[in-house]
Amino acid sequence: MNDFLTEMEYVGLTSRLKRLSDSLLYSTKELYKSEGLDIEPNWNLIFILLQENETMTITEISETLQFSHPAVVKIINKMKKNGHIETRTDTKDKRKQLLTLTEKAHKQLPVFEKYWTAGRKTVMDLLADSPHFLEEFLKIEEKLNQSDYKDRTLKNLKNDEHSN
Amino acid sequence: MNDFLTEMEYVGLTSRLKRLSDSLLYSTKELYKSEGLDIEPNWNLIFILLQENETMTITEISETLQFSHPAVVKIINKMKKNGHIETRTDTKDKRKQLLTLTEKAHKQLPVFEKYWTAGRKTVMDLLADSPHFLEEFLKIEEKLNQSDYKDRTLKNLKNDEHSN
DNA sequence: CCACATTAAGTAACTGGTTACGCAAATATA
DNA sequence: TATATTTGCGTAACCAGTTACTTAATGTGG
Repeated sequence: MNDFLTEMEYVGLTSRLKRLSDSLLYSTKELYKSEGLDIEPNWNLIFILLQENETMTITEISETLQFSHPAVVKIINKMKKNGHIETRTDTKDKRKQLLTLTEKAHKQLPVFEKYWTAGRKTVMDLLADSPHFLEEFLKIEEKLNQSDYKDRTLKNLKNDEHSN
Repeated sequence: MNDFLTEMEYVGLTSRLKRLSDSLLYSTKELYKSEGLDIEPNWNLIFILLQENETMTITEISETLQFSHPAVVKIINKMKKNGHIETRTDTKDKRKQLLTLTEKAHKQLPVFEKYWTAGRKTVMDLLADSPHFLEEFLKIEEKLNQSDYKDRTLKNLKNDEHSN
């Protein structure tokens, strides 16, 4: 294979994460497009959430997914335009938009689910020879949750200065 | 922690990869900004390549990093604007732009390197409790290199149909 | 030697994220 | 009860990537 970023070890990892994440994203979009499906990556998550909960608000979804709320707004707007989601204003709290799946969405779900199941299978296959991956990936996320890349790096810098 | 995407297991992984990759990216940018450094994420890779090779072309870099060539064009344009890179046209092949580090770049390198070393340390720390991570991550990349997400998922779909 | 194919690099339009800001509604406080 | 704070969500501007297209230079086969 002989990949430069891999040879860089720790230095190349963040770029490899981006590269992998992008490649999955674009490949998923291409899949849906080539199959003529009117959905996009991440929509499966919204579908799952709105099946579980009937109605949710933008803020609830953004907290659940740990995405910024403008990101969720964008996704939801697209899903509304495609007729998969409808909104109504909460009568008790007029700031809140209550989101629900439309009839159309429920009708199309079985078809979508075939693709999502196949995609899930793909990820399983990709991870088949990597039995520690999910567990170790979680550890990294948890570490970064406690102290992010910037803070950790600044601390390393300071320690390094002191040791001179 | 109780993270929805984590609970989704295989289904949530691609979004978690994006989330992690983004968080590292933005945190790195913030680090450079807060320290008043006039560099951006990924530039370290270009610096390393141009120290090793003296001159390279856009295409060579994009092949080495496995980024699309427009991505490299954008990075290089920024580095040129910041005075870190200069270009001259190859006399043998006037399509090629030969890239080299400027005097200014060489002068600032030692400062940058302090930060890059600290960042490398951060990644090492993040991976400290995940001894199989790099190895298993590579396996995933290699699998996707042989057949991408779309093709694998389409194949899974077909198999599934046949088994019914 | 000329027509055609390939290659290098630049540009445009788009994508899914982000932060920063603003506004209106709800809540807390003096 | 009036005022200050917080909350929900929408919008703008940005960011680092992508694909698709263009142009110019080079390489190649009849």
